[in-house]
Amino acid sequence: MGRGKIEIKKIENVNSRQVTFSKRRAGLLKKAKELAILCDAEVGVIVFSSTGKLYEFASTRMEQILARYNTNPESSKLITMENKTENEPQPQADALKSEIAKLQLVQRQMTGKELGGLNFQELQHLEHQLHEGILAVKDRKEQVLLEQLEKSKLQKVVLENEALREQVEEYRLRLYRENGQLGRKNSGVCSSTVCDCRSEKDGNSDTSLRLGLSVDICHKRKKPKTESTSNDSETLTVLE
Amino acid sequence: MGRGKIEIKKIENVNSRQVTFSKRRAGLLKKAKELAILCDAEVGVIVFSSTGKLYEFASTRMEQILARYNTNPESSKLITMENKTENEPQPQADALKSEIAKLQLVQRQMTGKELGGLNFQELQHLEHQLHEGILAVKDRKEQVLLEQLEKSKLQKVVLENEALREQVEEYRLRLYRENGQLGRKNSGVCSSTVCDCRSEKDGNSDTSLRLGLSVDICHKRKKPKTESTSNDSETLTVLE
DNA sequence: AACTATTTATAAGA
DNA sequence: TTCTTATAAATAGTT
Repeated sequence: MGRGKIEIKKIENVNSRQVTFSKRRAGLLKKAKELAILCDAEVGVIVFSSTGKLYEFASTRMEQILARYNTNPESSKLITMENKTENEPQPQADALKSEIAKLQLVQRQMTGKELGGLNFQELQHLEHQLHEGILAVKDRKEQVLLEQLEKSKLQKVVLENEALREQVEEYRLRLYRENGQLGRKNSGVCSSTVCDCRSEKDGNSDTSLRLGLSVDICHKRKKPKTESTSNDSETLTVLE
Repeated sequence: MGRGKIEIKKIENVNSRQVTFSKRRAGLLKKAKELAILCDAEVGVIVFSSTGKLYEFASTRMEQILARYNTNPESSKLITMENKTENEPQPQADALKSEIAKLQLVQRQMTGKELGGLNFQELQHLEHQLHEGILAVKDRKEQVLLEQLEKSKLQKVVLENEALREQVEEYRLRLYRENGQLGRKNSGVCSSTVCDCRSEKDGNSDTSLRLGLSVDICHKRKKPKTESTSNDSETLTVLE
């Protein structure tokens, strides 16, 4: 469907392959979505470009789809449960190992090692990535400092508050001693004011702390969106 | 694409939904296959009909695709390996998975994601690490470019060499024709001279060539000049 | 299942 | 990359 008919075989020209990939990938994902909607089907599509970049579509959570797939007897999964444990040299383990090796290589490259295998364009991309990383880290650093500052400010205020309160109490007592009942009026006003402060904020040394934490949490969760759908896995990843 | 346009929403008529599902499912899987072949991509498609039947396409082993997906830091989900039935939960696989999860986390952090769990000092360290990485990448980029330059320079010189040799031969022949035996002596000298010249100076045109290249380099480097502060990346990026 | 009239997707080119 | 356009493909509704 284009200016000319094409044969379905690997496109050798790298550039036009890339262009075709973009177009057809978009088309595929669109079709997948339409199928899911029109026919009320559960659809998952995973695409890795020849350069390794991942694209995906999932009509519901991909995890759910994969889980359903893995437990489906019709799935093309060949490995049956008859593993004699020792016999099978688990292909899964092999896959995992090679994945680890890949990740480790990337990591080494990100720290400037083993760059020999990369061409100029790839190096350029890597540099860009690192640069982005640095910017994000700087932002985060700033945020951390601001939070700390805010916290220490609050603490100061709270401490000051305590001191003032003691002072007030002291004065109140002194007045009470010196003037007997007269001090009452003053003390009443003061006391109530102080109390208000406390009730709102006394839970406060605690509240302030909680506020700080909340902010923190918000940041951590920014990425893993906050949908009603319970999602433990995402939370778990933050672990470590 | 049919007799009429349709809205993309669930088809209520069960029968036509079933028909459409069959047609579009076939279309989707075909498209997936074409994408994989044309663009040398790794593609996996999983479809569950509304009645629960499974259909799939995988350009390579589905397991492999899912494993790759599960270990991809870009994937929308994180580490959820297929649980091989309720069999032995291989301890080795678990260890590998957690290793992968760790690597993925580090990788995400190095690209500026999920920095929430790091304190200031750790952020500082990360920034430093990234900085080191960038420097190394810049170095490598420069080296790659220099190598390329050297290569192209050599090629040019070699080509020019050819041209010169032809020229010499031409002159030699002409002299030979005009002066008879006399040309011979010259030719001998010339020939040897040519070699010497090249390495020294007759290479007039040769020298100019080299100068030309040097100048070229200068030009390329001049543009980004701006400040004295060395910044190789900018210089280099102009190339290629 | 087949058959078309149409809509979509997309190959090529700008 | 994005847009445009001619043409190939997919497919909605029909037979």
